[in-house]
Amino acid sequence: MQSRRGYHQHCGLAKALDVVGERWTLLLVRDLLLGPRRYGDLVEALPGIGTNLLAKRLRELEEADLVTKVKLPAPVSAVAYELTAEGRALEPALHALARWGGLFLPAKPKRGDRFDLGWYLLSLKRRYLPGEGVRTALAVKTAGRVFCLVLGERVLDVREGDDAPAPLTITGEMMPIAMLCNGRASLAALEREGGVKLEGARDLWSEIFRALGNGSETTTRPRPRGTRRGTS
Amino acid sequence: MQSRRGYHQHCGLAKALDVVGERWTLLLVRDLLLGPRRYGDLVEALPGIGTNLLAKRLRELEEADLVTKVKLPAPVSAVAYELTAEGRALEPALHALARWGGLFLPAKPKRGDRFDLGWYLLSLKRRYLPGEGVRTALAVKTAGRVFCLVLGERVLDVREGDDAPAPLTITGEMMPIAMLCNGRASLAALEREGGVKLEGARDLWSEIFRALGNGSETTTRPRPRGTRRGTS
DNA sequence: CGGGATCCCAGCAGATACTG
DNA sequence: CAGTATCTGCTGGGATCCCG
Repeated sequence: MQSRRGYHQHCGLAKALDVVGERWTLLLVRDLLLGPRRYGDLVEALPGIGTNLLAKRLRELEEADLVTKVKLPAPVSAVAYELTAEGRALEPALHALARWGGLFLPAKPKRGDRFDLGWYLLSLKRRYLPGEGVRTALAVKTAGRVFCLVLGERVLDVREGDDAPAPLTITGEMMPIAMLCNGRASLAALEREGGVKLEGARDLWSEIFRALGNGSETTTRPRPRGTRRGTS
Repeated sequence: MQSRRGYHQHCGLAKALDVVGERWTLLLVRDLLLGPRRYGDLVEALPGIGTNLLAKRLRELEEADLVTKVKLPAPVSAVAYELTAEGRALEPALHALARWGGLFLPAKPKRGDRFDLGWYLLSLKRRYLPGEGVRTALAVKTAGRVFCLVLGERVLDVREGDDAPAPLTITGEMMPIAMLCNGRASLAALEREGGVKLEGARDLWSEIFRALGNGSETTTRPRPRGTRRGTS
């Protein structure tokens, strides 16, 4: 029988792949990092997965205690899937893989490749340069969706659908916003022609732009995997 | 055509999984991190892979320029597979995944799980605590194999079959050596009854033992971010 | 003998249709 | 909306065979 085909190796990597190594699983975790998601959201966010396979993966993730079902609160009385602490603990590994995969990523999406702003905003988390006392927030609105970036003392928090108040709001289409955040397009040009709007405390933008660590990933950092201790 | 089923997403993680997301691939990379390997070595190191699939994966890795064929030098005139720089660049991601998977790893191999000392020694790389001017080396001999750990200024280098001179040599079976390195067994006890032998500059051991970072991985970095909202 | 290729079959993945 | 049922084709596992 040999149920649930696994590697049967006493090795952390093999065990990780036993749990999250199958097709679609890590992409599912990636999308759940933005916050709780409903089944339909996930179907739409993962084109090609097929509804049966999504259900199977969610079941497996639930059994592995990486995901739990939660009831969404007031307006939408539906269930959603949310990462547990163990699931969120995968985030460093996802960032490491994404950083490596980014080496193969063209500047613009190839025709046929889907692009989602949420994926891009997640990638900013690993480029974040805190700076002293930044601690502000940015709301990003695009295609009927809302993202919230909280620039914390140490980490950048990115959520979707989380309507936290933000002093600065950016509105526009997905690609122009991404190009703006990573410095491949200038704010002035996009405001003029690209359909990007800033509302609120615009003077915050230059500091936020810096903190999002533009282009700092071309050079591999000397300490890629933070062994930081001694939290002052 | 839609050849070579991929995710078709403009996302670093998805691209990474397009390249190395299929079954056995990352385990193959892991084993190649110890140095060039011949086909037969890999077949033996990855029980269950099946010769055809190994050949296919190696071909794919070659096409992706993560692996190259090299000719082994003098004594054995055979070909081997070696990671390219791009392939080695996967190492941080493997360590991050392995660290996460290590949370699911029991203290001792479950019956039926294979254990390889090379996998364990690789895991030491992410626990390494350089200390000032350690810069020595340790040879590990077990079951007819030789590993060499070079304790560098910043990183620990681990290779198999690389006969660099080392002032200290440890000989014994795989599990006792692993237990010794991670502090779950004492040197005195293992020398007395466990079949572990130290030869050379034994006084180096205490410093090496410290640098291998015993038990320093229980504390993952504290990232609270538990702000649950909306349950009003 | 190392380094694969070939064949076969079980199980997984993909797409669509259907149901509470 | 949130899945389940079903069908089909493809991938992966295992054994055997081949070729230098």
